[in-house]
Amino acid sequence: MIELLKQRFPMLELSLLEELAEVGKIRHVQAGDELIQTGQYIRSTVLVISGSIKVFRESEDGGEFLVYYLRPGNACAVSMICAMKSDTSEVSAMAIEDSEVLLVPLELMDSWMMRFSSWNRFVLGNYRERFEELLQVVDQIAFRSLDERLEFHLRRLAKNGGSQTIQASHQDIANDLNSSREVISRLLKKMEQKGLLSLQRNQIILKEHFAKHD
Amino acid sequence: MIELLKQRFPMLELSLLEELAEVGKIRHVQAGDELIQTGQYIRSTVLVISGSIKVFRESEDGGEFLVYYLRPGNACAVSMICAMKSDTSEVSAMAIEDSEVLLVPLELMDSWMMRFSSWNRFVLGNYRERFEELLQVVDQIAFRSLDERLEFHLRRLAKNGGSQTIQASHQDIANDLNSSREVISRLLKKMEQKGLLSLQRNQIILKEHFAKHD
DNA sequence: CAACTTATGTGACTCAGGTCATTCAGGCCC
DNA sequence: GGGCCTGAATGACCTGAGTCACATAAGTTG
Repeated sequence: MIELLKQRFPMLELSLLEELAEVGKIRHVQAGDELIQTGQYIRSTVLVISGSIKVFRESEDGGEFLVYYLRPGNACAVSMICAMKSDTSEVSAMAIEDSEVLLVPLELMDSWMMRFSSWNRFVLGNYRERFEELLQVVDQIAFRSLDERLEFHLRRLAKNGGSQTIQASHQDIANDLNSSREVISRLLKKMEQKGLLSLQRNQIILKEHFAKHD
Repeated sequence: MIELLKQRFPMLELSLLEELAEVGKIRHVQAGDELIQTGQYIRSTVLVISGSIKVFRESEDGGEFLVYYLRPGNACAVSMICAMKSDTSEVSAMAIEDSEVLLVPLELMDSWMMRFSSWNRFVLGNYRERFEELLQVVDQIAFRSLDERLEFHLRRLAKNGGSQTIQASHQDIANDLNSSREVISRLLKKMEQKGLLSLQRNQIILKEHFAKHD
């Protein structure tokens, strides 16, 4: 256990890792499981050990919108933020692969913040990264048209999955972008005709030159 | 000076305030002055003492988009974030009233974080608030139509200005929402016809029931 | 008050993107 | 093979919102 943590969170000092191993609880989740739902009370900070988690915002009327992905070594900034005022979550999180996460009771965070400088840096670093990603998302929806956003999202999916082949239906992608299936289908078809990718059922294969472009 | 700081930042411990007074530099800016521009190198963290600062994101092609306002007692989360990796700014900031800000060299932040628990809480609290505001902004542009966003923004302007009378041209508002003047004019006119507000040159007066509604 | 400058009002047109209806194709099970 | 289900393709249509062009109004200055 301590070895695993050491490997995933090399930026944290040893004494902290030991404490983490002691008080943290590992939770295994399967692809599709919801970790946190909007409005749910948050009791723990979440550190991702393996797998991949997507964090998204939901609207009252069923729409959803992808905010960012969490990968091993990341922590959920939102959970840490809510931790501070022990509030309810403003986003939902769902595993997109089978994953393991470490739950840390949030009452410990305050003292760790002062005791472990590596924890301090870790938390702030995570805030920073999530904040920047969130700013990027704002950029996208504020300034970009849907086809540009789709491109961006495909690259993000490929990067997150570590492969140029994306396993997802058009519907899934439409959901992430809060758009509709037909529109995404049309845009994808256009991109296929341009030779940027090729389409299969439930699967999109990005061409080299497209995937690398940015 | 120390008295002023004590008044604006009562959440910070006295020894920290003394140090702040010593190393911080006060800068006076006039309404319309740009404090930070996108891409500029950041050397200091910014604490707002008086006035009102707007923080916004710019696109390559001239568009801009309001992210949030900073009021006295707030700190610029972005500047603290960039501080960590001493990077360039990803947003711009402009004074919307004559304002005073306190500039703190960012190399001090790291040590303060460990030495002063009040600073630690202050920084994290600021992150949290900005993060939540940013999430709200994402919500707005992802799920809301322009008329709803306009309503939201008018309420925000009124709240920020501390008055139901908003001093701004339609063009200003269009800029904040990354929209166009004509469209905003049309929507405002509709809202006036509905009795939600009344329009004057360079000035919008919200009716009680509208301003309070949320 | 005449000349200007800046803010606002309005109609006509365009277009991206959402919605609806329907058809088609791939995979799967009996 | 014949149903059956889910995912994908496609055309018709609609609407919100951006753009263009121009008309007015409201201040400002000399």
